[in-house]
Amino acid sequence: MKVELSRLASFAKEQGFIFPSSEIYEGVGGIYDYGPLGAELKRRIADLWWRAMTQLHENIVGLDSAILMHPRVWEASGHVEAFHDPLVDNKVSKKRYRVDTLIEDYAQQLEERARRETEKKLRKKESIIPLEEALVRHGDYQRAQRLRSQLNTAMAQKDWEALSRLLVEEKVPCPESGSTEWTAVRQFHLMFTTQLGALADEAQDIYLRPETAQGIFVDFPLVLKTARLKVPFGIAQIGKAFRNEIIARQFTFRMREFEQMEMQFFVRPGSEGEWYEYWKHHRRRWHEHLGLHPANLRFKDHEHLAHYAKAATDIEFAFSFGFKELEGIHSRTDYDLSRHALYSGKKLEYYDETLGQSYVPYVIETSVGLDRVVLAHLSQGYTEEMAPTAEGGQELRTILKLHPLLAPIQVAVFPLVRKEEFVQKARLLYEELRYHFPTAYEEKDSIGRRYRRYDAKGTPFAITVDGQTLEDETVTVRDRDSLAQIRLPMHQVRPYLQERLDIAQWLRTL
RNA sequence: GCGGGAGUAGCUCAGCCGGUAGAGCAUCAGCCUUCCAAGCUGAGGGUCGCGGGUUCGAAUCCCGUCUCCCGCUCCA
Repeated sequence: MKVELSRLASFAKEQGFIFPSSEIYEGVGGIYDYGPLGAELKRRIADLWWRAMTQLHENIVGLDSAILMHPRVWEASGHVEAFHDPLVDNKVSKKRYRVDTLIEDYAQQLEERARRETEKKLRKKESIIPLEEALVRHGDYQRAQRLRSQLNTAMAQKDWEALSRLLVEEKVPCPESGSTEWTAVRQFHLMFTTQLGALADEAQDIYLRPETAQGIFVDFPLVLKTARLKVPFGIAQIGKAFRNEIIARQFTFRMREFEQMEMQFFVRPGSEGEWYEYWKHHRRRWHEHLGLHPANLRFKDHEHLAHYAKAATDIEFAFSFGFKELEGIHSRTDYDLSRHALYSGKKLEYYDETLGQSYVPYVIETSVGLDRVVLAHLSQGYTEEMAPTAEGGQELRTILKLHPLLAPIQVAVFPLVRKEEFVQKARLLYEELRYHFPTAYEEKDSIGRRYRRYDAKGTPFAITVDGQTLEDETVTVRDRDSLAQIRLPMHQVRPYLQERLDIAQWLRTL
């Protein structure tokens, strides 16, 4: 039973995990804010990723590069070229095409047809007129030429209206449906632009990065030099990225402003295969050990590889709307570093002492969407189940079953009832525990209500001070998922919790 | 982008044969309460998504628009 996205969104809003951005102004599509609990959850996930990468691998270092970078970076990376294309949708087939390739392909078809027909005709007539000469008189050939010249003119002038007219006037059909009903041609900019420089007339267009990876590639020589690294080594970075998605959908799954956790691992050419396998499995293990169920995860190898990639796989999670990408692991060859070497004119090579030669390292990339990991944990953790009531009946209980290390509030301390002696003891315990764990104290409402309230926040441990505490200094520790309680001496509570909320121990399992 | 559904209190929703808004939960104050969303008293909180139209009067009828959700489509 998968929780519906709409239910999850309202739960996340109600509990303070995720809010729609600028809600009092009607919101902004595809942008969300993290509330008090969401901010905690998100930073815990980020922290465990950071530790798993940098702390656990002596050859991986961190980086925090700026969102704004030199515009040439995005020319080198291919983003400028790849994402400024005019697009059009066919109304019948619902397919979306790049207008230039659509028209070019159609022109090509027309020309081929004209050529075939003309050849046939000439052969039949046993004519001695040269093919090229006869061809120019063929209507389809003329149309093809006309299409091309108008396409080139419109593209050069970025005149999308002219392209729209061209599609209609020349009745360019959809390759899929044959339909000639098109939406207006529109240019989509994947990248957000802003201006560098305070004075408008001196300002230069600059992009908000669409991925954090390029900061790593661009800083490659500086990191290499200052961190005294030897191949193989990695650079890890967590940061915001921005994509002007045409349609932002599925809650926080596809956002226009989002956070990536990327690690680029630089290896000797020829060894990329084994490192690709290593990172594939290491990264999947990380997700599993944070509590994502193996059955909810799968690898999905890319069938069509990007031009720079040698191999690529996604780690997918079973969201309510299907298995979707959480993380990509890509074998990117030396494409990025070579491109930046070309565009910058700088050498981006590594001198390998053991080989006695220089080379451009190959790169294995692990790139995970932090927001998607948050969403995965909320999706999987959100649970509604029947629980016993005080009267002996059954009632629906809402629990957020997060891994204890991810819980925004890890411990809650309650006096069983709001009685001065209980309150004093409970406050004492709270004051001690807060130095070690994110801890909450609550005395309002009945104990049952308080338990349920913290179940919904994902708090794994609830400590209660009761009558017996006054006699023998013991308290109860309640487990969120099983509802089971154990009784511990007060002074043992901290070590008990520390054992269960120990990051070092968790890291050892990776 | 297309099709369907929905926007009323923080959340879930009722009210919609037109007469200027209600419930439960949540929040706050207090009482009561010895282990799983108990009870009582009181309080705060709403431009009924937005704009326009019809009307003496619109949450309710009409038009437009925005946003969200679901499906399809798209996604370096």
